[in-house]
Amino acid sequence: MQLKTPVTAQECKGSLTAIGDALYVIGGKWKLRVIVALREDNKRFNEIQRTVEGISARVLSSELKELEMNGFVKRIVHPQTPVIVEYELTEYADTLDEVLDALKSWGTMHREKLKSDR
Amino acid sequence: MQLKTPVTAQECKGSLTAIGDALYVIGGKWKLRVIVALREDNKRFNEIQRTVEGISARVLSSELKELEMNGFVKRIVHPQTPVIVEYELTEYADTLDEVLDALKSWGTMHREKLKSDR
DNA sequence: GTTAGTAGTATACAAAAGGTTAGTAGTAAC
DNA sequence: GTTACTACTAACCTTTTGTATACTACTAAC
Repeated sequence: MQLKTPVTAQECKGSLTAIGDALYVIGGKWKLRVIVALREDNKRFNEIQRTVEGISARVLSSELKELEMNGFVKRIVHPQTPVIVEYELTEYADTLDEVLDALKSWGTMHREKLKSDR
Repeated sequence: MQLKTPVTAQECKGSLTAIGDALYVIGGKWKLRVIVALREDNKRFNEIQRTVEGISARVLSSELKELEMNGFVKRIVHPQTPVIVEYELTEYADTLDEVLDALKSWGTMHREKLKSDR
């Protein structure tokens, strides 16, 4: 009854490790959303907060720090008065395109499915 | 300096909604890992717990309930003595293949990158 | 001079997620 | 009769995540 290609225990363990590694850096409620917001354009702190609905300044601040630490985001300070800070995606963040696109089309499909189920 | 295709605010908002929808049902630390374990084979409770390292019975139990509620998993009870319960992925869970594959290859790549960075 | 915007941080607290331990009830091996 | 396995669940605790409010220090508009 199942047409799936069989998956060996080895492959399964490898997948689990890989997916664990991925979730370790991009897991959580906000990280991918912040990256999506930055894909639109380089963004300033308050702009990001307005784009990513529901995120508080405190959480956004800590998410940006982690994203910077993991090499997804560059923090650029323009030392004017008042200080302006821009956040820009790095090239490494572009390697997430496939993940983001897959997630986006699945999410779109899923929403359609829920709608038609009602 | 940026070669990315420009993304409009509209598209960005759509992506945020879609990704939000996706994370709502498959977000969190364990859901995708449990699905990966089940991709290997239909699994019994303790088998899953052994495969997905680090998950506790309490958490696995609640994750399976949510996965069942959202249509990713079927719970099959064999009313023998002792009772045997099997968990099987539904066809709908197969729609996650792209997401899982993207996440898996990104995770693999990322691990390689971290290794070579040291 | 009051309000709003710039980019956050500090503090305190609440809620959600996850972990630990122990226990059920039955079977079966040693 | 002690241990281990089956599939969980309840109670409790800790950790993580998130929220709310206030505050900095400076600029610019009304």
